[in-house]
Amino acid sequence: MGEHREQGYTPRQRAVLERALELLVAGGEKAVTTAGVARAANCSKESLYRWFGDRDGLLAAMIAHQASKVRTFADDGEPMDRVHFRAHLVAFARDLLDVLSGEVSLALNRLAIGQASREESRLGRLLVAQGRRRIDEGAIALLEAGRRNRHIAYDDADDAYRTLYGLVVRDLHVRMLLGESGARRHEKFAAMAEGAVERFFALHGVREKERADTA
Amino acid sequence: MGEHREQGYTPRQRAVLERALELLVAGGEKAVTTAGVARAANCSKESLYRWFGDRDGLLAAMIAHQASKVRTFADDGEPMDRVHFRAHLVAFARDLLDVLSGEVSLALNRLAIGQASREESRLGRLLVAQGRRRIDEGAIALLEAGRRNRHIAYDDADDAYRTLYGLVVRDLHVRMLLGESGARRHEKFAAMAEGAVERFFALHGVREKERADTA
DNA sequence: ACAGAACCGTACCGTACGGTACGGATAGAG
DNA sequence: CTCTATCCGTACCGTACGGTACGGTTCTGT
Repeated sequence: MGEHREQGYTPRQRAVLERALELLVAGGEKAVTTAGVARAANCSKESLYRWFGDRDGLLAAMIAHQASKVRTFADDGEPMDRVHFRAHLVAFARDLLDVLSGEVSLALNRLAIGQASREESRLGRLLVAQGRRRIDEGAIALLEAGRRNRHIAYDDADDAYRTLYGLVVRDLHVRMLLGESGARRHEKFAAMAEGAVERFFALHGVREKERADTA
Repeated sequence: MGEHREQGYTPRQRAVLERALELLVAGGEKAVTTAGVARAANCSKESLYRWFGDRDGLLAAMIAHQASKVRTFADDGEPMDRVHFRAHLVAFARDLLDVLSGEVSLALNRLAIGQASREESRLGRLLVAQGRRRIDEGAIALLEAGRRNRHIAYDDADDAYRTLYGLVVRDLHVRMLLGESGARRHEKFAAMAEGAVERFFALHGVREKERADTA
């Protein structure tokens, strides 16, 4: 068969998932009906069921498909001066805010949260595992690099990362999930990222003289 | 009419809302059917529609009903020493974690988030306005009292509060909403509250000598 | 005691959706 | 050219739910 699938799904199937995501963003979970997706994507319901099993399989496929678009920090082991490390942190904070405030991200998180009550939250675990986990690991790698270069200090990397996350996101994610329009002030994200990193250094930063002492 | 309504709803109606909340906690939004609520509460669907208008009205009433059970810090204007202020902060942090991790709270937040896509997120705004807002105001009053007594310092009370919130909650709320079972480690909340307040003082605390200087 | 309102339980209606089946079109394999 | 597999479009089925109607019962105010 000549179908060249890049990520587990054929191009045709990915196109269908894209249309399904558009429906989800526009109208929430209830807008993602099998008939609606088939009509929007110009495919038959029969094909949907052959490709994704059932409606839940389709929803899971939408999450898996979207999760295959996350970039992350790669630790190259090279030394990094304080200015660059700080810039990396600010960039991470800004990226995080951008990702969390994205329409598709919000729609998928709403979907997974809405399903969390029943069926032991399959979609929630899928979303965390495929989306969030990779972001977390990239950020922790960044923190480890910062500690190795004596820019910051902490005992528990995971704990430090969660503190950074809290300082950056605060209650913004939930407010956006709840639909509070004022929360998505995209133009304020840069200042928010700066402030968060500033506070993070106040908690975990190593002063230059101390850095020399412990080096 | 002899019906003594305490909070906008008669006792009978509140009992019905309680049963509806149980259904919501047990099975999510889809479990809250008009027939199901009527059966569980031993009332007729006709009464449900007379009391709450339609299904959305019932959901809104559930939120309003639940929101009428929030205690908050009341600022009495009296001086407060540092130990007591710190204890108040830790108690607030612990209360916040307890509230957010409560089954009913999680279920209602999931409900409001699930509806946030369509109908301009009525329930979301209702939940924020009736539930969260009061918690926020109580906490900000507490912070103001702490600043008045020179225990902490900040420029923007709202900004300082959001920092505190982020340090306390981090990404815990969203993880719980997604159904991550490991997130609801109830027994760790005390330590988390302590740590968060510790960090908050590191950012906004006023040292005793500085306190004397500026007094 | 009586009238009227509120209420319960059940039955009923229309609709929308998940899932299946089928006929016809298309395209690649031999 | 023919056979076969995939696919589209539509029609179809069963169910579940939101909302309404109605008869019978209990409660309330006078």
